[in-house]
Amino acid sequence: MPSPQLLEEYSQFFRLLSEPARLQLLCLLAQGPLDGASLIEATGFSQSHVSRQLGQLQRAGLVSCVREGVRMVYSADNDLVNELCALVQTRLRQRLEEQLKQLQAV
Amino acid sequence: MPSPQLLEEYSQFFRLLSEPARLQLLCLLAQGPLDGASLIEATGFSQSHVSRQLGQLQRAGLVSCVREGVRMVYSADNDLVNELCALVQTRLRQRLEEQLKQLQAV
DNA sequence: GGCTGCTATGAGCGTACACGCATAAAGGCG
DNA sequence: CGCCTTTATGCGTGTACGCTCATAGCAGCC
Repeated sequence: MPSPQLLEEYSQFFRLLSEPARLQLLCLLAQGPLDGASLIEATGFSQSHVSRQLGQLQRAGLVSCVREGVRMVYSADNDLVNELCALVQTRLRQRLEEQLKQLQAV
Repeated sequence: MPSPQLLEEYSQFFRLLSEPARLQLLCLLAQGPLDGASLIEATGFSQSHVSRQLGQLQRAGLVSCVREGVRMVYSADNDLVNELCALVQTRLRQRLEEQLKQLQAV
């Protein structure tokens, strides 16, 4: 049982992933570095929105960035998110299989 | 890169864990089944709040419950949450170590 | 210096949701 | 059947935050 402070940190971390926009940005960056314009085009979000979400991800250490002239190139510096998504995917599959079994049992 | 629908499902899942109250309930139940009164006492939340959070966790398939007379006994039926927390813990430790290194470098 | 393109941020709005209060539903016991 | 205990839910409220618009900061180019 984690301490209350740790619980708070965990939940804050999960909160970052709880927004489709942020998760999408992370998944995009997990495939390789991209600059702001590419992220805006890929997601269809406004510039300010993308910038804000990237800011939050950076403060959490999930995304890093370097200047390239006037552009900024963002990158997700590890594959933690992929592992997390894989775990969740496994779980979702299990759950669907259970539902399927129940349906067939009737 | 997951599809938009999958991203939505992932984020909904993470959203469940993004609330300290729910995460706490999950961690408590990960150690063994408990009834409502125990959860209320352990967390200090109101009865209605605990019931609501448990409802959400049940609908997501993270918590199951059985009647025991007038009581309900809830249980988290797997250790997915433990794995997730372990991953995040590892990540947080890495991050703190990096910050420590940067501090020592100055 | 001014001008252009890219990014970050203050202000505001709308919505989603956590949380409590009160109450209804459901089961056990006389 | 009434009465009590435990759980679930409708309602209201406060707050946090996603999202946009406008604007300020910043780097390169003339």
